Amino acid sequence: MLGLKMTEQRKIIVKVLSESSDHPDVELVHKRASKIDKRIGIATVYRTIKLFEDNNLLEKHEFKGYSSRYETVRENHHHLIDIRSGRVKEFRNTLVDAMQKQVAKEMGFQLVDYRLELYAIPIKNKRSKK
Amino acid sequence: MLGLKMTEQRKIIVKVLSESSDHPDVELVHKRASKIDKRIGIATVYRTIKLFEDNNLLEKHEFKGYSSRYETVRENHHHLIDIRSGRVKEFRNTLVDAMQKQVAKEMGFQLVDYRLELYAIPIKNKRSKK
DNA sequence: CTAGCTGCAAAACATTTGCATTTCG
DNA sequence: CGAAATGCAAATGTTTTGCAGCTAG
Repeated sequence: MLGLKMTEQRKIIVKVLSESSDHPDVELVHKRASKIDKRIGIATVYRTIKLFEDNNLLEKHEFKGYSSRYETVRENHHHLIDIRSGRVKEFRNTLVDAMQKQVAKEMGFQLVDYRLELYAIPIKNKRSKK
Repeated sequence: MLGLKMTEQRKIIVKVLSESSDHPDVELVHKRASKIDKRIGIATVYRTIKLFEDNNLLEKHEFKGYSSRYETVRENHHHLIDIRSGRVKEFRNTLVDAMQKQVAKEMGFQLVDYRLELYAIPIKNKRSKK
């Protein structure tokens, strides 16, 4: 479309990303891509991911204590990070969404984006697997 | 107290931090400290800030697009970042606070900490300076 | 054919660390 | 005096970039 070439490397990176639901970082994407084709340089992964990010295909997350992690852009949602394992759960809360917009407005600002992340530990709890 | 020495450098860094309400990053703290005494290495600023952070005297913020910024620990509040200027405003919303705890609980987690940041642009608005 | 990509290695940042020296208590 | 702290420079970890060669369209 924009003079973008569908190279072998990009195909592989797209495949890896679309099959990863665990918010991998660049290194992990590179590792997974390499498993498919050994000849992928990490610089290419960085460049491709940045490219996707700039085109709003990927979202970048910088969780406290981790290197930048990515996920394909989807409907608006937030993250709960299990600080024991680094695993990420997603949730949504439209009421909170609305509130933020209002808070900004009251301060004389127009909300462009917002970040909401919960850092938590699992409740050792038994049967209440929800 | 903990075998901590009150060195000349630390005194200066404390002074700079206590007089800064703009969430400066390490480089800026170093710059301000240097203005008071030329002989402060940036490594010392890093070490001192890390030290304060570990002792819960300073809070570290990693706003999108900025290097780590700090502020002295105070009552719980959140940040609205003016993405035009990098300036930070603070606000509080206990209702949202309570909500997050509840969200985590419903997902089977105990909330340890959470991050809420609004990225916004000022409304060019006139007289409603609030 | 050639603009756009790639790999590699070097550069760029931000932050940390080893070490010899200085300083607080 | 001796543990702790400092400055400097080198080492890290992560991400970016210059460049010569490689490919998709």
